[in-house]
Amino acid sequence: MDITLDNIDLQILELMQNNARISNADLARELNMAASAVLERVKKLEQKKVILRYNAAISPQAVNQKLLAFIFIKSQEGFTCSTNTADALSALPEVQEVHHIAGEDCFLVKVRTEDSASLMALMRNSLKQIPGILSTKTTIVLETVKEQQQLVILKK
Amino acid sequence: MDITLDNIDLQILELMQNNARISNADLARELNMAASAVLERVKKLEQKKVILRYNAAISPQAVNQKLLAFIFIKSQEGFTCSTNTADALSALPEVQEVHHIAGEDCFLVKVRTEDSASLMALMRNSLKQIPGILSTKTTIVLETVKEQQQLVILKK
DNA sequence: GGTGAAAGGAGTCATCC
DNA sequence: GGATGACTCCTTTCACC
Repeated sequence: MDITLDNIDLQILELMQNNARISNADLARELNMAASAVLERVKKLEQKKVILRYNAAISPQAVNQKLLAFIFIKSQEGFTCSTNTADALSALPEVQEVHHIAGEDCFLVKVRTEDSASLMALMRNSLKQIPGILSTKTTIVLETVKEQQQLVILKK
Repeated sequence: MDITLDNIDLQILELMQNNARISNADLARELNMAASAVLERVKKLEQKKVILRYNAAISPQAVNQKLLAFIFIKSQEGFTCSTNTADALSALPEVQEVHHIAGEDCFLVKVRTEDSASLMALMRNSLKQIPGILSTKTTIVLETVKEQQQLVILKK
């Protein structure tokens, strides 16, 4: 399935990435199109996995997830990092991101927990049981100034 | 305004963080409540900034944002990092995250660009013009295995 | 791909509990 | 806080272009 996007698609993406709960009727009005045509485009964007999901961004503090950390993880396989290690890390709900990175460290993992005690518990219990992990280097976030996942959408 | 959340609120958050486009009527059915009561709770969660926004997660590849990098930035102010530097970094649309971190580096920044050439352009043009930046250390992401912002919501 | 009509469903609000 | 009912508007499908 090809994923060629025209400017109307890009406009839809721009509107929805900033307000996923916009009504289809409002989308149609913004684009000066019939609601049915817009609905079909949105469905196709979902099918083509251009739109991956719709999320409500929740304040981590409000649900008591006060600690954010980035952990650099060296894994046994060296440069050709283990898929198994990555999958085991990804399976943890506290782990929001797992990136395979260039350089001497193998993975960069973003983790959110209640507090430093629960981060320690996670590292002692869950992390230490994943085979192939050689070492970890943890960076604690003191304050988050910006956090969003909106992409720069370049029109054609 | 207090932000005490009961289990119904937490259920709403859990449902909406995985599907921000769920209809209010469907939410009400899941919770066995009247639609009007659920609507009022959702509005309060928005007012109280427990729900920060609703996002459509877009595939970065689909909109040609193929490069992801994390940049560690040391700023002049040392441990009491400059708010100005953080704000200048946050103002860049390619910058998705700005975290003030513990340790010798001052900020950790998550950046998405089209390719390595546009990352270099960003660093040469935008970054180098921000006063107070002493040095940068860039980590390029080769592959992203997991990327989500869903939080672990602990029921009471 | 897009339009427009039509039916069923959802959003919203005043009112009552 | 939550439920009900009523009105309006939206969603979704389908025939047609």
